[in-house]
Amino acid sequence: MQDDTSSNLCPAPLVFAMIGGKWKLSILQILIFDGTKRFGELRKAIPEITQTMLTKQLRDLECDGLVKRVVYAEVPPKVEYSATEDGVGLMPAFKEMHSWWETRKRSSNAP
Amino acid sequence: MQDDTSSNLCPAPLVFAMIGGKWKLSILQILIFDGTKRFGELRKAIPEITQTMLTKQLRDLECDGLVKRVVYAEVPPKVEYSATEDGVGLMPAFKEMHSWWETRKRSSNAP
DNA sequence: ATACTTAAGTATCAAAACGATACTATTGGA
DNA sequence: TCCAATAGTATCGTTTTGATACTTAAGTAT
Repeated sequence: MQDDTSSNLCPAPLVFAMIGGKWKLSILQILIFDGTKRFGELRKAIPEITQTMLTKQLRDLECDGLVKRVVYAEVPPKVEYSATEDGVGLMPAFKEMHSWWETRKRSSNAP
Repeated sequence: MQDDTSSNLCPAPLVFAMIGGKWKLSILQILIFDGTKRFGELRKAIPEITQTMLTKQLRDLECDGLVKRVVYAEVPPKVEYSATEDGVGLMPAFKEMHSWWETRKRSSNAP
């Protein structure tokens, strides 16, 4: 009984729409493993992303329920982002990706 | 000893450049779980992708060593694509994503 | 009072990625 | 001679993303 066909894992397009794209995985990784971050901290953590894009990607992730946004009524502004419970659920997937990378490195060049 | 920080999993940008983008995960999923496919079969399996994009994404994946391309000297042309050993190594990550999706579904609406 | 500072944005325009459509190459068969 | 089939490439328009500058509001220094 061979159950490993892509049609059985099917939600690919839906999942990949949520976490695909150029920046979402990076943002999620930080929020999942490092916890709550302010907007400016995320910006420093992902220096290549522009402010405009970071804002947009965070809004998308918020819409999909993977990230939570908390605004403090202060001046200058303070906004904190964190992974929701749902978002944190992706941690094992990230760990698999990481170990894949490690294995890959090990077999190509001798470290 | 808390080892779960994003800086420890760090290769994020590298990994995400390889598998990020709009189509790569979908293509990989099919080749990893369903095995070898001809160009036209992939096209049918991902109806929303254009021929141009499919060609481009396959070339990118080939460059990164995740996909293997075999051309047969026939007319009409026959080209087969499959996941390399490296590519197949991503299978556990895909399985984690799938089970994340299932859990998520289960907790939101009662099936 | 006036001007300056800070953090988290928004506005605007240029560049890159992506999509739609049409075209090419090859050769065995009608 | 012309057509069918498959895997592309070429061209052009649209959508996403990137670079840069501007905005907002309250405290602080002048």
